[in-house]
Amino acid sequence: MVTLAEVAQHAGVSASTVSYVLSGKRSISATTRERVEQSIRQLGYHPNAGARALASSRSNIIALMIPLRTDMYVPVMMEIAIAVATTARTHGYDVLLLTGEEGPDAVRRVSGSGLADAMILMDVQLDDERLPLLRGAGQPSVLIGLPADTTGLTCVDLDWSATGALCVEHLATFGHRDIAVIGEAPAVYERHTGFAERTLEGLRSRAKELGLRVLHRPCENGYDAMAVTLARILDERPGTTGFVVQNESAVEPLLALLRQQGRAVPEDVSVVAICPDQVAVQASVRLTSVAIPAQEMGRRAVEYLVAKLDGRGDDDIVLLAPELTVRASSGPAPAAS
Amino acid sequence: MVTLAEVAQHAGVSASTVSYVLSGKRSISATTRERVEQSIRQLGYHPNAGARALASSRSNIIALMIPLRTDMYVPVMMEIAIAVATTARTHGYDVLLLTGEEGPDAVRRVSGSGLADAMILMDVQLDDERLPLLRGAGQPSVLIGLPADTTGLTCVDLDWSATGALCVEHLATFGHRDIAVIGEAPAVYERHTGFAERTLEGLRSRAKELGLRVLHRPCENGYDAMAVTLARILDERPGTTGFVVQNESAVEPLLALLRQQGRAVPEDVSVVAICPDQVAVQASVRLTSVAIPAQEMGRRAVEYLVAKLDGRGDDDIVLLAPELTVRASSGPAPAAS
DNA sequence: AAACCGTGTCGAAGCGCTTCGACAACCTAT
DNA sequence: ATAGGTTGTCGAAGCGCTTCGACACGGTTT
Repeated sequence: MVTLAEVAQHAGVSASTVSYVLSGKRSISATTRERVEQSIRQLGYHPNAGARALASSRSNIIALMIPLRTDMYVPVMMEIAIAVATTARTHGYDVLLLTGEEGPDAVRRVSGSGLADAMILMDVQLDDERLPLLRGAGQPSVLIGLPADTTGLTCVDLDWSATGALCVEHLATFGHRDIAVIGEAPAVYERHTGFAERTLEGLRSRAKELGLRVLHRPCENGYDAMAVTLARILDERPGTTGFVVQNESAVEPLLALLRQQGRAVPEDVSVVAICPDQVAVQASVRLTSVAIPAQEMGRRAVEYLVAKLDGRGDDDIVLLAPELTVRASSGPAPAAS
Repeated sequence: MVTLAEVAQHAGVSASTVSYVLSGKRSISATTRERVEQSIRQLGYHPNAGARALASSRSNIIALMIPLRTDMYVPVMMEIAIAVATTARTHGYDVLLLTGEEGPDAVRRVSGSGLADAMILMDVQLDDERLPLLRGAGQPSVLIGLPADTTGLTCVDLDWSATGALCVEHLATFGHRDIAVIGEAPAVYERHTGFAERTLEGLRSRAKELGLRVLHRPCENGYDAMAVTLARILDERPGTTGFVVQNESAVEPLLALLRQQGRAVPEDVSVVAICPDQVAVQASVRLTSVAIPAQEMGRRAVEYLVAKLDGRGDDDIVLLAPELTVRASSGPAPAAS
């Protein structure tokens, strides 16, 4: 393993000079810099991460805590994770992957050991037990998600409440009066995941203003669960003509079932999905949808974190405005029969 | 930040004693150990990762390189990543997330800087450019996937060749003679991803032995691409009654299209999927499938790596035997018309 | 009673880097 | 010519830990 000292010797300068060439924290003459850089290349030198972390108390690592559960939005989580990793690299950081499993202990462990300089938390619950550890001056952190109390926190999230409202507005514009919301699995609501509850709340309050009726049903993944859920909905509200789907893996089953029952999309019923664009365009009917900007969220989270670590940037709540794209799954409500 | 020295002082022992309590590398009397452990708890001590890495030249970090592309098997990748992270923790390791983007440079960087003690590589191509760096005594590593030349490497993978063979055998048993294989996106084949090519090769050679005809078509994700692909297949081989699908996101579109064309599954055509069990049971027809044991692969990879790091364990190729589960999507071929 | 051994503890060195203060060399302003 | 300021480089301290050799102590063995 090549060390700083060896590079210094090879270049005929002192170790500190090499260090300054690397960090740029003091001015170095062009000729010296040149010489040092050449030695670095020739010897294939890579600074030792541990030594660097010890001396500078900076690990250049960002911890990313992803949910262990895979009962929702797997591709979204994946996309966020990849965006985080990619963006972090452009700022000179690496990413440590933590699962939600360890919970608050992971936060303690990582911040206590200086393993990471900062953390990004996903799958934040409204009243998340990890939050007290992050508030105030502890570990610099950014949440992807929005807890109930955001004091002292930085959050990046889609504006789910506005997303819900947007979906229902779109359906209202087309004259739909009876709306069914097909949600995530019950477990997602039970653990008070912010995005699910907020979407519903935004949707309901806008629906009320617009005088629409809303029926919400959580739905497990899979075709069979969707079949049962749909049957119940149509039983309870036979006049339902608008569907809002917030559950990626329910989309295709829903479309198949509607087709099977002779309900044409979008002639008889309209469907608005809340999902990544990729899913919307690959479905059997190109879906009118509100996009989940996973990459954007991951990227922003890292950028806020890097700003904090550089001493710029403040606590802040960033809610991305939802965008609805009209595709082939929504249209005017059929004339009342 | 609490340091070792502070713990030592608090417990009235020397720093080295505390270190030995922590590592268990020398015997410590029960009373001393007790006292030290209590001080650790009281002070909330966490060893500093950088210092530890520097002194011991061990970071206790495993790097996991995941593909940047998301054109295939996203849930599988995710599941593997989570299994790796979880298993690593049970052995006292953390996981560093690298994207394939940096390619061989990432390998050099990580091993050169001592950031990680070992690496796990996913999405290995048959002739992967990262391999030369891993061969021999360099960085301890495990591949999830099987390159063309495995000398000096440790690999964990599903036996894809046997998987292909198994699919075709199952269809043969039911009397199907004309088999269509719906594969991953063309890009996956173009970059010579081992699993795709091996599956095909295993399937073809077994088909030949059994006297079956095979038509293979790569397929982009999404409904429209599947529609085009299916039309071409049925045009070229109208007598096709057996389908093998190795592309998660093509499964549901295929079923929908078959239904739409009045071809009943499994009465008229049989479908065998290669996908995680979860996908198979959630599809609109419960799918006969060969499972992709994602968790198992992630877990095994970590365990092999840990064994290597502990000085146990050798280079080895582990091919997991495929298991086919018969569900509702396959049955006897219809009598020839 | 001497020589010996195992057990438990300590002190000190050192891992490879960053960073601070010192200072030589040169340049500009007096 | 001299004081004052820059600029570029160096030496040394120290980050918090691991680990090696040393050694004190009590228990065996001769």
